[in-house]
Amino acid sequence: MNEQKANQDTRERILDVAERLFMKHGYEATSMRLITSAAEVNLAAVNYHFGSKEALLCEVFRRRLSWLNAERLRALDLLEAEAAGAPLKPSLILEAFFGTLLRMGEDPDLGGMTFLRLLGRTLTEPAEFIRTFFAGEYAEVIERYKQALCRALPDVPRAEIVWRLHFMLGAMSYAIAGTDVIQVVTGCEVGDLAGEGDSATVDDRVLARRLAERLMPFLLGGLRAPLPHLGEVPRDFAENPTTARKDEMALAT
Amino acid sequence: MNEQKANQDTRERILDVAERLFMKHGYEATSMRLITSAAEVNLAAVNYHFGSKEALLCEVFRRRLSWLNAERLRALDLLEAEAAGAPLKPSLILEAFFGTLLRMGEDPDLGGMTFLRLLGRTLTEPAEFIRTFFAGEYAEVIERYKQALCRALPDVPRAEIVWRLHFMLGAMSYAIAGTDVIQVVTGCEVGDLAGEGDSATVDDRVLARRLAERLMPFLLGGLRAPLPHLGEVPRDFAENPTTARKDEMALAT
DNA sequence: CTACTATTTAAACGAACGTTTGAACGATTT
DNA sequence: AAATCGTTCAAACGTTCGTTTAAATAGTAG
Repeated sequence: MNEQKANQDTRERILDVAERLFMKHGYEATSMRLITSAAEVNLAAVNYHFGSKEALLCEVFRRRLSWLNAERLRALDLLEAEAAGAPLKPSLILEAFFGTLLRMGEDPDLGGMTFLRLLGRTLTEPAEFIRTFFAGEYAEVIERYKQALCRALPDVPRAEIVWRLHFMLGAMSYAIAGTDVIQVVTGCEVGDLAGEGDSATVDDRVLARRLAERLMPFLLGGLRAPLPHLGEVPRDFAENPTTARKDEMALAT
Repeated sequence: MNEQKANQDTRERILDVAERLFMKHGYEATSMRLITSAAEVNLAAVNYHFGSKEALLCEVFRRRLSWLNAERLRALDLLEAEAAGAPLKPSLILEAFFGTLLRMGEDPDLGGMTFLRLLGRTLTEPAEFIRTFFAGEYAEVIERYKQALCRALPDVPRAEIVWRLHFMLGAMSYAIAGTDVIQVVTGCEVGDLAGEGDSATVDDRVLARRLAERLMPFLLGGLRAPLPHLGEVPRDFAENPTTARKDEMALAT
């Protein structure tokens, strides 16, 4: 028992510490020695348990994202079952997608705001192995929610919905990252920046709640904003068949 | 002539290359040797001309941001002069703030989409020297626009405007970063990812235009969304009559 | 030409990086 | 008791990092 428990402890202690340090310093700026010394394990433990530093980062995310995206799919399944074939209200779709994530920020067992901040900061990392990993983790859930939004907003062109899903993800990602210049300029008026205080878990729960309360109306307002009137219509984006082809491609999968 | 031109060439060649490589790989993952070899200058040239790697990154941004934020202030001054004391329309404020930036993406002389992508990816960097630098560069322009928005939306609590400015900045930052999982999942449906193709400058102009056309309505819709009804009223946002102002909020422009 | 300043150059600095190694450890099984 | 397995450990691997140095190379002015 002690043997297996010790293994679990080492693995999870590394994951917890890595999650926090990757959030605080970023992936590249966080050394293996910093992680292992903070986790009080041997330097070789990471390579033994995870294989490499890259694999460690992926495992840090897999631990949270597999649960998150499964929960998102479950929530969407539930909504669609209740709707019995009818299109869903956009607000319910956004609540299922963004609310599920934001609620993780209130639960330290699910990573809390530490994970949310890490996610927001890592989503814009240009490293290819990270992008490839995220693409795989998000493929199904993005496709499902895109379809749901298209059904919910039948009068909005599919390409426009993709753009707005893009913008909504950005507003959320940036907000949870918590590195905003506004926060720095205004002295953390919105909420505490990523700190290392001991009472951070308590404040984080309040912050996560407030963030969700403010963000959801904003996202819904943006999603349902009037469609843009396109100035000079680009030649490859008029009502020509190429756009329809792209849309069908997005519909597939 | 050759002498001064050579100096200018070295400095600017380093800045141009650094801008592109920092965008492509991120700050930490871009080594001095990668920069100097790509710029065809000696390894010591960066430390000679800029002092350090950190100072180089700051100079890469200062070159663009000083122009951008000065232009933003000039645009706001112009709007306020025209209004002659009356509150500005939110759409004009957003156009001045975000439109000025997005138009840089169409002009390669101002950095083009390369700089926009770099900016979007760096705004979520946790390194303190970056955050401090951005705070200084943005302090004045953020304060001015915040005041303008507060005057434009007198019925909206100031804290709520700060939140939404925060969200708008996030949607834009993430969109220009161009590392979105949606793009990866859907095969770059929205726009080309950060590539290194030779014809990137032409496509980038189209991309910047489209991005602006789609983003501005989204931001405006989010800014003017109905105020949230707060679940359990936080202590610093209680007893406010703002929940009754949902309709006015949506009506304002 | 000479003296001076600015820039470029090759070479090296010490430090830190991610990873690997082979022995040692501890508990379970044979 | 001996063997086996999963895990931990100290130590070292070779590489790369940002930075520094001092000599060499212009270009300008006296």
